[in-house]
Amino acid sequence: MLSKTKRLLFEKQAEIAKAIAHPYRIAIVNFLKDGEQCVCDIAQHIGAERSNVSRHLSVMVNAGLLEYRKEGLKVIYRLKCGCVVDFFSCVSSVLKQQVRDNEKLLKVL
Amino acid sequence: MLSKTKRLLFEKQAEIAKAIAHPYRIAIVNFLKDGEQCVCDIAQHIGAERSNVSRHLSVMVNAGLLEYRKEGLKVIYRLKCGCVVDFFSCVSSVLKQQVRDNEKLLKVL
DNA sequence: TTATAATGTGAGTATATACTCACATAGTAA
DNA sequence: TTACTATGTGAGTATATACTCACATTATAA
Repeated sequence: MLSKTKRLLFEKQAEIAKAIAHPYRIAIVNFLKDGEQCVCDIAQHIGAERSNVSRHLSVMVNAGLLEYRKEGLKVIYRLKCGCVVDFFSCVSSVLKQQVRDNEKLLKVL
Repeated sequence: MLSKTKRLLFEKQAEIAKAIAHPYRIAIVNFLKDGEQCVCDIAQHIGAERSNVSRHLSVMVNAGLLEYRKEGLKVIYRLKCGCVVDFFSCVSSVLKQQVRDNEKLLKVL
């Protein structure tokens, strides 16, 4: 059986994973990899409502993935941790495997 | 603006991230890192209903994270990709940063 | 001051996810 | 055959998440 500490750790980890687990949020992370951006430009880039983007951003800030600074009217967000790359390397491996599996299937047909 | 291809990619990536983003599922992945296990033992280990565990497992199979084989009555699940480690190295970095931030806060008080 | 722009948030709704219980299925063993 | 075990799944409910609209706030510029 799992210890209380382990349970707590897994809950924390799940929170962080959830904070990445949305197409828009992944798009945002990818956009911010190239440098900080304001809400306005992020919304324009991913093609979503500004109020919606604002909420997605706050989810990621709460999870510790992003941080921001204010500059006049604008609020500028940036990645807090370059480590997100590791996350994508994991996800990409899974995707590549899926492609390989599909190829196998095709050959059998 | 994002291309259609990018959008599709981010959706796929989000699906995989979602498949990890649950405390039980993270617990399962950690358990399976040490070797394959049947549903029964997984449920016992994480301390959850078997029917619930069964659903979590199928979520991960559909996402391409796990695979299984049948052995008599038992269905035995295993990680399909060791790459999940990369995912945890990302999540751990974020968690460590959170701890560091909290320490800074404490010092100011 | 007034007008404008960028952002965040309350409230309502829609949708998705998690969970439980009861039952169906399939393999095993007597 | 009958009884038992491991697993998966339908159906109902509870909860969480995402989205939109309207509005509040704050900074800037006229």
